[in-house]
Amino acid sequence: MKIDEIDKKILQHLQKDSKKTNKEIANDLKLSVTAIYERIRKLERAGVISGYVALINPEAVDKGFMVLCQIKLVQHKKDFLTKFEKEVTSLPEVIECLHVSGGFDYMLKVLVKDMDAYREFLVTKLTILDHIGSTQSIFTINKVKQSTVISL
Amino acid sequence: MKIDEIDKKILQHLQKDSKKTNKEIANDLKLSVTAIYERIRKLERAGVISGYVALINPEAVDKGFMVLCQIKLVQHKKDFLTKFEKEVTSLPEVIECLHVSGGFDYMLKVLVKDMDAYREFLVTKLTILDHIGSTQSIFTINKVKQSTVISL
DNA sequence: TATGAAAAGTGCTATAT
DNA sequence: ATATAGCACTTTTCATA
Repeated sequence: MKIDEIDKKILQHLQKDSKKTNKEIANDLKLSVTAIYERIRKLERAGVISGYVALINPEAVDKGFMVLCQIKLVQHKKDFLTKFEKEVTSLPEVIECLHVSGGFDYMLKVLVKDMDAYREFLVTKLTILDHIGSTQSIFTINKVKQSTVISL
Repeated sequence: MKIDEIDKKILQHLQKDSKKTNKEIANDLKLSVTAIYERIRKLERAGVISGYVALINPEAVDKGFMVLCQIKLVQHKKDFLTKFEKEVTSLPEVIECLHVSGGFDYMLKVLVKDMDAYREFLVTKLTILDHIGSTQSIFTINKVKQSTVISL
């Protein structure tokens, strides 16, 4: 769909805080509530807005230890990739899995409590998967910036 | 704060869909609407819930090209790190910046329209920053899994 | 802590321009 | 495409156990 400047401003509002009311957004953009309402509905139906979620503080729920895990597969046939992707997707500790270019095949983002929990995850859940060649773990020292906001 | 099983279930609901009403959650958990309401308020005030956001489809807003950029600094004195972190944080294309262990210092997640836009970003915004030693770009072939949901 | 009922505010629909 | 108005629903507050 075509997104104009008003749509962009609405998206900026909702990306920052989806609890903002139509009224507040309408006031800010000097439009009526229904105009805002209809535009948001359109953005939702077009799939521009894919959902509304609560973000939670990882530390508060004992998942403050973030590890990036680079994975090489032993083979690269399509069904190998597909099977690996299916299995890794089902692991709740893996909140992100990207198929990437470069010296390895996949980059995983893993959230666990601490190093012990990561070791446990690696040994009992990840390296037991079929077709895994090698893994390399990169530990997060500090989350300098983490945002869900896409600039428009 | 202490989080019990009911809180966890509430968080699971809200992480999936923050538009779910207190009534729906109350019905599911067989509690009153006010009980749910008060628990959510507590989770918000304690900072367990850090916010509510709308997620948008990157492709729909011409930001479908995701690049991971590994960065080495030339020096690692504290003020060098701090200055780099401050500058890189202000770039809207960078939605994530992690200080990491391993063969490089920082891992950036960059969202742009396409390869041309990335080249432009790299040349005009990133590599002009002070103290940058080297950069290595990893291109995303496929976003196999991308979630904001932390398993509890 | 949890409940139920009442008050205030928001979202949604229809109608109109 | 935007605005106004009325109804339904949700959130929020309060009294109570």
